[in-house]
Amino acid sequence: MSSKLIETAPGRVPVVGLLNRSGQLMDERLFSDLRAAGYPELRPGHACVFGNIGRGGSRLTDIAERAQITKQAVGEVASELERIGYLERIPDPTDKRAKILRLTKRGQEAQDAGYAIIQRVERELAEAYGVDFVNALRAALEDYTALGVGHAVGRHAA
Amino acid sequence: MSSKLIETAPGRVPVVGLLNRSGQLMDERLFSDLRAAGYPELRPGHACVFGNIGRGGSRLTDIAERAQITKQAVGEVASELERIGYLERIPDPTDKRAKILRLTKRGQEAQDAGYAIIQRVERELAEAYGVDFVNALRAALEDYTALGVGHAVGRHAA
DNA sequence: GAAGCCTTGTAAGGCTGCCTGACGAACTGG
DNA sequence: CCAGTTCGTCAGGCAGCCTTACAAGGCTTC
Repeated sequence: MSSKLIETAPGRVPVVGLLNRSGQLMDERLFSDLRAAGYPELRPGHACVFGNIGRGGSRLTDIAERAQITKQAVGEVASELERIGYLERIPDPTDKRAKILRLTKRGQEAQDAGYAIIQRVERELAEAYGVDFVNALRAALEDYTALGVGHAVGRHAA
Repeated sequence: MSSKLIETAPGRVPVVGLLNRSGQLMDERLFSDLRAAGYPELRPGHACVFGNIGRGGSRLTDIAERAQITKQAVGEVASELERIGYLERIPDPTDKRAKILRLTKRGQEAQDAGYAIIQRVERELAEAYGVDFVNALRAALEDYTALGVGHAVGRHAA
């Protein structure tokens, strides 16, 4: 979405648009800070890997499933992260088809930096809107997204 | 973003990821319902017009500015909406360069249907999480996005 | 242990949703 | 009337995702 000023009723800006825009703003903040912290090559598209890879590495398939995108999409991101030195593909000893994606040292540093920025941003949110509100927000959105993935809030109509 | 399960601290799923995912889910819900309501051609990309066009029509430039995207992007969407009968371009009598984009009858019906769906979704949110919470959410996000657009929460670093 | 089916990752190609650059036509101020 | 600006468009490009198709390897069953 991209709605900004339109109101469905007096004083009511659609929550959809607000969610999307604020998410986008926070993304920009995150990657802007990440650039400033010395990771200028990282783009939002890389987040599906950084956000869904396990400590000791994960299979591409697992990352794809957690990120809810296709294996091909993850594979492309992984190849680029590999190319720029953030990730390595090591063969899975237990399955010769599979490769384990694992962050390199630089990759882990970037991930840590990302989480540090996220925590800073969330502290700012807590200062601005109250800790309780932010916690309630997180809880509500966790619930909503969990519902959406699982037994449907209203999608899955197609 | 696309984070789903990762936590920055025990029990803390990043708000960024939650915002983005819930926005996406609500988008899907919206356009799924819109399809079901008889507007199958409408895609999320069209929202920048539907969400930022005035009652009597608006100039492409104004829509672009409100949606915070380029005129070219809006122009493309407008052309498609025109082609499928949701929009018309009428010459601006006060400026021969400009054209006023105005929803056709069908376009307005679609817009109304969209807002009806949004209201329904928000009613559901209010039932699930409480009216007060939804209002607080809207207020906070309005504030956050307004800050982001105007005097910067943290972006504009690039 | 071979046949048939499922999974893992990849290759190829396509679409959407944006962007930048360049432009002609029209408006505006001096 | 001329310079500079603004309106919309054309052309081209790129990111981020998808679908289809496939080879290589694993799993089951007899």
